[in-house]
Amino acid sequence: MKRVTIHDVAEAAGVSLATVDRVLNTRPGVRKATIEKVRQAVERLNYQPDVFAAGLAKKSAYRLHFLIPNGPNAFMEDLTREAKAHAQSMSGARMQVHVEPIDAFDGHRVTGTLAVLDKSVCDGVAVVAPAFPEVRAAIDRLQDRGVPVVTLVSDHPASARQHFVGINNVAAGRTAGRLIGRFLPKEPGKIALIAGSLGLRDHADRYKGCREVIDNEYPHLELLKVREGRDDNRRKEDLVRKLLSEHPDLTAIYNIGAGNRGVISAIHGCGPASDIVFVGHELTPYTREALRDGIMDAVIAQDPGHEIRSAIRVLKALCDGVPLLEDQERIGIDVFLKENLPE
Amino acid sequence: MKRVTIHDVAEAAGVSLATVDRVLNTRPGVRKATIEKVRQAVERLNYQPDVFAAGLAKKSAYRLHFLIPNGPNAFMEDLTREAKAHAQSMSGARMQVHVEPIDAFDGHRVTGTLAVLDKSVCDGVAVVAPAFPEVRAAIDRLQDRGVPVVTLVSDHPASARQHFVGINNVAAGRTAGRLIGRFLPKEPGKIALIAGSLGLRDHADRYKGCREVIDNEYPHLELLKVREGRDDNRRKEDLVRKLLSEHPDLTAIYNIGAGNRGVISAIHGCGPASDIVFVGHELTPYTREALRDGIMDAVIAQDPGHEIRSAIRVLKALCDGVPLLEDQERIGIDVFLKENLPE
DNA sequence: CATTTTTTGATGACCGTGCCTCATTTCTTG
DNA sequence: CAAGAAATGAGGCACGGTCATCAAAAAATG
Repeated sequence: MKRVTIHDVAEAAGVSLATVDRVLNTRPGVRKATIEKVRQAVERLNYQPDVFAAGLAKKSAYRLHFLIPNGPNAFMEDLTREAKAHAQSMSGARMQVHVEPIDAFDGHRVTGTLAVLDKSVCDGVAVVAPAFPEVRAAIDRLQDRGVPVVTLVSDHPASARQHFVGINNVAAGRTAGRLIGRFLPKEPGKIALIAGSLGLRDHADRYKGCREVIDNEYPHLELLKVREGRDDNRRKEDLVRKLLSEHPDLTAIYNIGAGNRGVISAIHGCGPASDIVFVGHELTPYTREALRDGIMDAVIAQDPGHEIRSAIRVLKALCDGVPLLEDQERIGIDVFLKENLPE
Repeated sequence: MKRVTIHDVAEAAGVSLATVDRVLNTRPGVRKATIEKVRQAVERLNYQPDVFAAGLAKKSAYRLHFLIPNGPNAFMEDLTREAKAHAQSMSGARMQVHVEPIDAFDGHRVTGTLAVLDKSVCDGVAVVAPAFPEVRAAIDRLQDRGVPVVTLVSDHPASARQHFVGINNVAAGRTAGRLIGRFLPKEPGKIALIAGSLGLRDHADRYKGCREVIDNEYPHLELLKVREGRDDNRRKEDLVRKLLSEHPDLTAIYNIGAGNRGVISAIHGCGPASDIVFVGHELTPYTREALRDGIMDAVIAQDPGHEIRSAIRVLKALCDGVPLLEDQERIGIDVFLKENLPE
C-alpha cells in the first residue's frame, strides 16, 4: 500500500505541484474552480498530509508557555511536574514548552507576566487563571496581540480565552453532594463545607453543585455555612477542629478546595473510628493515604496529565488553525474510592 | 534556541556523522570507546532526535492489527469505532491500523485469524482475547514469529503477550462491592449477581473482587449465587425478572458483564420507583440513560478511547524496542454517577 | 614489517512537504 | 487586439534524519 503524496494529487487533479501546494496551504492566487478540482482529487485519493514531512519542512517550533501557580499545593505540583515532563518528551516533536511558576494570589504579578508575552516569543499560552479582573484583561490583551490563550483548571469564562481545559466544577460539586447523600444513612445530619475561598470561581461552582443536590434530593441533611480556609493546611486543620467540637453531631465534611492535609490531621486527631463521611478533591499522596486508611470516603479528581496533554493539543490546533475534536478534549470528573485507586 | 542535530553531536564528539549514526542506530562496527564518546556528547548537548526527520527518513510504516469482537455489544462497538477513528487520524503518522472483527465465542476462528498473521504483513497485534486455551497458544506462536502482541480489555496472563491494556478487574469488582455496600442501608439485604459467564476471566475477577468486599466489610449483605446470562439482553432480562419475583426482598443488583439493556428493561418492568441499587459496567447510551433516570446507581467503566491509544503507543514502543512509561499506560477504573457523566 | 581486519570518514541519494522565485499561460478589460 | 493582471507551471533549496557504498585510516595479526 503506497503512500498518497501531493504528486499524486497534482496528477489526479491535472494541475502542477505548485498549485496543489497553494490550495493545501490556502495561499492566494488560485481560481475557485481550480481549488475545487484539487479538493476533489484530495477527497478521491484520500490524501493525508505526511505529518513527518510537514513537520520537518516547516522549521518553526511551537513555543508554548504554561503559567502554573507554585506554592505548597500538591495538585499544582503535579500539574507542574507533568508540564515539565512533557516539555522534555515533546521537544523532539518541535514543541518548546516553558513552564513558569506564578503567584496565584498576586494578580498584578500574573498580569505582568502575561503582559510581556508576545507573538515574537511565544505561540500559545495556557494559564491557571486566578480570578482577578486584571488577569482577565491581561488575557484579553494577549489574545488581541494574536497569541491564543487557554485557561487551565480554573476558568475565566468572561475572558477572550479560546478554550478551557478542566472539569465542570458544578458537576464535580454535584458529584460530591451525591456521594455524601448516598453514603450517609437516611437520617438527619449536618454537613460541614470548607472552601479555600468562595471568591474562587471553581470553589463557588462546586459549592453550588453540592448544595443543589443536597437541598433537592437529601433534604434531611443540613449544610452548615461554608468556612473559608484559604487552602492553607494549618488554617483548615484549626477550622475542622473547631467544627468538630462545635458540632458533635457532624456527619460529613466536604472539602471544596485544597488543603486536605489539614482536614485529615484534624480528623486523625479526633479519634480513629470516625463515622464521618469525608469527601475532597484531587488525588495526592495525602488523599490516597487517607482513602486507604478509611479517613476519606471518596476523592473527586481531575487528571493533571490529561489536562496538560489536552492543553498542548488544543494550543497546537489553535496555532495551526485546525478545528479541535471537542469530545477528545473533554476532561473527566474522576471518582476515586479506596478500591479503584490507580497503581 | 537552535535545535541540536547529529551534526552538532558529531562535532562535539570529534567523530564523523556516519559514526554518530552508527551509534545512535546501534549499527555494528564501532569501538566501545567511540560509542562512549558519542553517548557522552549526546548527553552533554541533550540531543533529542527529531521525530519528524526520523519518521520521514525511514520509509517503513507501523502495520498494526486490532482484533475486536463484533456482536451486539455496545462497548465493543465503541472500541471498534475508536480503533477505526484512530486508524484514520494516525494514517498521516505512518500508522496503518487494521481493525478486524472476530467472533469472541469461536476460539478456532480467532486462532485461525491469528495464525495467518506474520512479520511480513503486520508489525504488532492487539487482541481482545477470548479465554480459550487455543487462543493463548496462538498468541504464543505469533510472539514466537516475532510479532509483538498485546491483549486488550480481556487478558491472557499465562500467554506470552507483552502487555495488557485494560483495567484490573478484581479492583473493578471491589469498587462495585464498595459502592453497593455504601449505597445500601446498614440492614440485611440480598444482592443478585449476574455475569455473562464465570468462564470469562474478567467476569470471574470482578465477581471475586465484589465478593471480597461484601463478605469482609458488609457481612449483613447476602450475595445470591451468580446467574450466568451469556451477555445476552433477552436472557438477562428473563433472569432478572425471575430473580425479582423469587426474591421480593432483593436490595441490589450487580451486573458483572454486558447486557445491561436487558437488566434495565426488567427493572423498568417492575415499576418506576424501585429502591433497588443497580451497578453495572461500561458507559453506553443505555447505561447513561439508566443513570439519568435513576435506574442505575453507578456505572464502572473503562475508556475505550484511552485503551486504543494506549495499545497503539505500546505496540509502537515494542516495535521500536524502546521502554514504555508504565504509568502513562495504566487504564483507570472510572466510576460514573448521574452527576459526573461526560458531556 | 607486511597483511588482514576492524573502525572510521566522506559522500550522496532519498523521504514528502514548505516556501520561494521566475517564466509562462490564461483571463480581463479598455 | 493589446496591455496589464491574474493564474498556473517548473524548478530548486531546505529540513534532519536513515541507509548504503566506497575509500581511508587505525588497529590487530602473523
